[in-house]
Amino acid sequence: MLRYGLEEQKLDTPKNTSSTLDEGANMFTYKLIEAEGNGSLFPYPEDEGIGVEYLLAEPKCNELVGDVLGFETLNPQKFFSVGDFSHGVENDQRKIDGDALDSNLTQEEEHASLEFLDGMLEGTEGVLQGMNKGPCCEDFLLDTKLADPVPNLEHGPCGGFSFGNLGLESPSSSFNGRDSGVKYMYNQNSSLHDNMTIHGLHDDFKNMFGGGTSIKDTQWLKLRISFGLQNLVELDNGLNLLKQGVTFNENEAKSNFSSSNEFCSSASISFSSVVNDKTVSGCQQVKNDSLQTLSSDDNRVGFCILDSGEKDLLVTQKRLRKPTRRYIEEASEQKGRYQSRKCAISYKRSKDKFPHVGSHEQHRQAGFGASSLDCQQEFFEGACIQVPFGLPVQEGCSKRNTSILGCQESEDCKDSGSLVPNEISEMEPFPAESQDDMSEDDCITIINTQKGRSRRKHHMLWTLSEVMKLIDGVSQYGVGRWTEIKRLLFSSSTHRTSVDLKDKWRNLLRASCTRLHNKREVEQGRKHASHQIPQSVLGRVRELALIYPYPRGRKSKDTCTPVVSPIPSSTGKLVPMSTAVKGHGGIMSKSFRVGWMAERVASCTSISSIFESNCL
DNA sequence: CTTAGGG
DNA sequence: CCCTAAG
Repeated sequence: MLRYGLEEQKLDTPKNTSSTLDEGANMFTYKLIEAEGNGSLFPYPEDEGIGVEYLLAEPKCNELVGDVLGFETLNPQKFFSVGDFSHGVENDQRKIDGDALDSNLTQEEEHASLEFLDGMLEGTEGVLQGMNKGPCCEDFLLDTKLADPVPNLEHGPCGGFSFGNLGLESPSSSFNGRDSGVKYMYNQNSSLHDNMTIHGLHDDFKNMFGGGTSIKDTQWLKLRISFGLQNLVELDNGLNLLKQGVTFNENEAKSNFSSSNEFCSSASISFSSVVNDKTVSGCQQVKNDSLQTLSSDDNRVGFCILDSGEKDLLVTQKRLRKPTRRYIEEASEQKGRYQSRKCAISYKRSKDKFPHVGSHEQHRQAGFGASSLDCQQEFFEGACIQVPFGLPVQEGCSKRNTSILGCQESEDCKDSGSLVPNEISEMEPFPAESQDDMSEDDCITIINTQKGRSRRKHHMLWTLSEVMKLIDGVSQYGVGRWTEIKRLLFSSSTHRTSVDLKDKWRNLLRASCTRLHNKREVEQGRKHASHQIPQSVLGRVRELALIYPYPRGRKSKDTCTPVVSPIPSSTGKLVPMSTAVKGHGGIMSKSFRVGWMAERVASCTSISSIFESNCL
């Protein structure tokens, strides 16, 4: 038998151990200030471990600190808590937490342990109902100070209650006939234990808890069996106590009961663990009544066992078990895996988190940031798939999504966030936007880049309505305001990006120019390119091209790229078209544009003449 | 990010 | 339509 005393060191400065325990789990430092007995299971027998600091989970939150079972008040005036660590503590770390105590357990055993504890807790819910959360450790300290110091107890296998005195084959029956004169002691170092085989322990376990266990850890089995026996002793004594009509006034209760929230649950757990046993299930009602009786005063519940009238403060505790480190790591690992997969799925959503390589870095390249590259490679493995071009359109895509998938897929899946490749390939082409009919010629091909990755080459023909919208946009906002045009006129056309508008306008300009330049040649050779665009529309493009010359900085090699405008300015000088436009700040007010246009028109015979001179 | 421009 | 440079 080993008893120890832990002195709380820093109650107000809990240590953050979120890395190993639950998030927000507060750990408190305790110093071992006293130890008795030859606890071979305890890393520091006798006084060797005195002064060693331990980390314990905050005891006031009903959290199980490792496998700390059975607290005894060794010196209630001095110790915060005492107890018996009976499972292997990591000697090196000298840290007590849910993981260290179970460090010897395999994963399977740990899960079984958790299930075991959960099962014991299940039966307590009903008992706990109606109980207010009691005071916590402060009250415990306060209360325990009123209690008399615990007299020295006999220790060792033969002292007090030990397994040798019990019929393990039928523990409950052994207890039933007992009186309350049993000292509350349990001993994991019992010679009986040491000599018992795994099978014997399993049998005892089954007898104790009504179910078998696959756990082969003898220490664990001993611990649980001991705990179960302890509960039986407590129950037995408690029931005898109640049957004897023992009543408590408040002061007595305070002096004898260590009332704390934990103790509420611990007592209940102790009950339930026995209640769950079929052999004593008949006592449930009695126990519930007893609990109610005990909790009648300010909801404080304790469990007291009087030993031959002697006022021994006997406190049992069983706290909720914290997940072990391995358990947490497994969970986090799975979570990580999930998130990793999620990265491959919705990496586009986190594009803003990618570090900007540089101001000149392309947004598409940024989409291939290092953090997402692996995922994307996985994403696009084996990319020779035919993917329908159209995808459902979402309105209100304020920001252009920039990924290698291109605007269309990116924007279309912006809300789903979980768009996986399969879903992409399985998606049906969406009908063209309501006001446009342009889906019949849609096609998409997969091409491979030099880098080995594949990208999709979209080819969506521009419809006349789109062209008209573009022309309207250019006439309204000017050339170069592609983003604005896109936002205001093509907000519903998610597949048309501002770059697309720019490209289309350039193509329109080129088409209109070349047609004017060599009408027959154009009609023969490029009839397919612009046969859908009426001449009237091209004429309007030409008009706008005069107002908003584009592209700027035309090169002479182009057929319609005169560098200098032939139109004389008001000063009589030849002003480069680009300069003239840029000098107006890119976009001109409508009134100014009208005036500017009128000026130009006035100096020329016709708009077409201006244009033709431009395209010469 | 937006635009211009080459391919 | 893609890609890059430039601002």
